[in-house]
Amino acid sequence: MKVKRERWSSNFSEWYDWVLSEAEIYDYGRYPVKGVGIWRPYGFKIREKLLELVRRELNQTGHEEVLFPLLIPEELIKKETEHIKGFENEVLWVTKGGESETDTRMALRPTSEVAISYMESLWLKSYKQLPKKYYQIVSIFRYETKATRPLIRLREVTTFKEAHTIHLTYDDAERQVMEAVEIYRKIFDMLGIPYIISRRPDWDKFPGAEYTIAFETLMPDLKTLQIGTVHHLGQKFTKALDVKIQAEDGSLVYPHQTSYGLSDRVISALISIHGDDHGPILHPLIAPIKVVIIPIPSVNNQKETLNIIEHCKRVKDELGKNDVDATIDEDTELTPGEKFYKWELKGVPLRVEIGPRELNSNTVYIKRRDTLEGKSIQFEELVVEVTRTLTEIGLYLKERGEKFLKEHIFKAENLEEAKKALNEGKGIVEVHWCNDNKCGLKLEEITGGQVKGVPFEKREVNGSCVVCGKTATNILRIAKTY
RNA sequence: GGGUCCGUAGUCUAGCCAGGCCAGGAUGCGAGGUUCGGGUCCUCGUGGUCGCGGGUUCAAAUCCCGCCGGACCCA
Repeated sequence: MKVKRERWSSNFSEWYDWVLSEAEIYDYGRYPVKGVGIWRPYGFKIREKLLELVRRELNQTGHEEVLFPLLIPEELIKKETEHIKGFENEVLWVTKGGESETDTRMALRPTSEVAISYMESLWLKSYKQLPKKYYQIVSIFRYETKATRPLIRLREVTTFKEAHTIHLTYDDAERQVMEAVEIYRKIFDMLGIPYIISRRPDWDKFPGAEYTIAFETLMPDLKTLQIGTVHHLGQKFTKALDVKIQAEDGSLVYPHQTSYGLSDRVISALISIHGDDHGPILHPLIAPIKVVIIPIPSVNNQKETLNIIEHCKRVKDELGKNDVDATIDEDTELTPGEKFYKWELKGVPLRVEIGPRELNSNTVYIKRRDTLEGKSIQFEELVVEVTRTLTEIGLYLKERGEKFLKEHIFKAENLEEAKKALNEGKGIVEVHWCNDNKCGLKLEEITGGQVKGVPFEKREVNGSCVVCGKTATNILRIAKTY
């Protein structure tokens, strides 16, 4: 029995809302404020698992967690003009305390570069203190005016994992950009989320940044979703906020910074990419429940049914002792069939079924959520088999995800082809480009897609720009985008 | 930035264009029975400020205006 991916792919928008709501992950659209949602207990646990993983990776690479205030005073946020211009229309302001005006207007942070730079100007005096790598996990606010989507386009992004680093030289900051890209690669690889990495075009980089590197994945409806960004900030913020460091030769210099972040979108990607018509398939690394045990009651034999429950408990304990989170669905109202659907919708990666057959042969029946393949194993093999199967599920999801992305990258030779590919939903389109911004913008205009940038990895280029026909120096990616 | 559509019970939805009957159904929930290895079936019961505010009318879920919220399309 193989689950279809029809609804998942052809009616993704509906599928996505259905999963978040029915699997009790995230309640969206009912709380009476636009663009905000509620993490329900099950979703909160998924989020927590992801945060553990991200924290571990950041801590291991020398990042230190901090927590900055939510409020940024107007004078501060206005110090970097290019930056504030980029956010101007999206900043939420706190202007009143009770009925009276506050003495200074305060922004709900849209991001924390200026706040952190300001404090760095007080903390950091010597080159000996550099580099520094901070991060925090916080809510950020943007007053989105267009259509909001749960976990994808929000007014409150609840799980922004933003890192901010500071370095003596441009090159050391650039080295940090590379490290950040590697960290994010590792995180997405672990979670089996497929991605492409692009250097954003100048007109679409982070406001105030020298350049921006972005991670993108492809959703089931073939729209790209930006799931991580890394910015080289150069000296923009250190100059604007007067962060000066004494160098080895005694001179005062402005250090260089980077910032990089992951948002709630990682979770939306995780849920969406590993899904099928029965719901999401949670990657074993972030599944709050790795194994659900479904007792199959005996027909007309109360005592045997009790023994079956006992057998279930032995299985749960045995798994628990080996660090595999398992739960038994002891509900007596639902039939086993209903429970199968319910837990598939919750995305639990592995199911154990225990009925009279298993009880009497001292076996357990295990069934994978991803392929719905099942098999009977001896009780003694339980831990080994379950652990191995969970690993296999992770690998399967990753492979399937990568295949899906690879199949939806289309190389177009000319404008017509590019436009057609985009409108026929082929996914991400790559074209030859002369490196002139004008041609990039024109490409957007003609094809109706959005330029995502040039591949981060060096590519051999052999062709001519699809817009102006001059010799191409690079590849440009274009796609329909969230 | 421009446009289109939608909001009815916890959830989904019919009714709206063409105003008038107790706002109909499905699902969920509760009780009882039957079943339980892929959504069993039956009976009974429960559930509604028709998004909010105003207007037109003898009469508004239905028509008009404003607001709030949600979805989609185009640039």
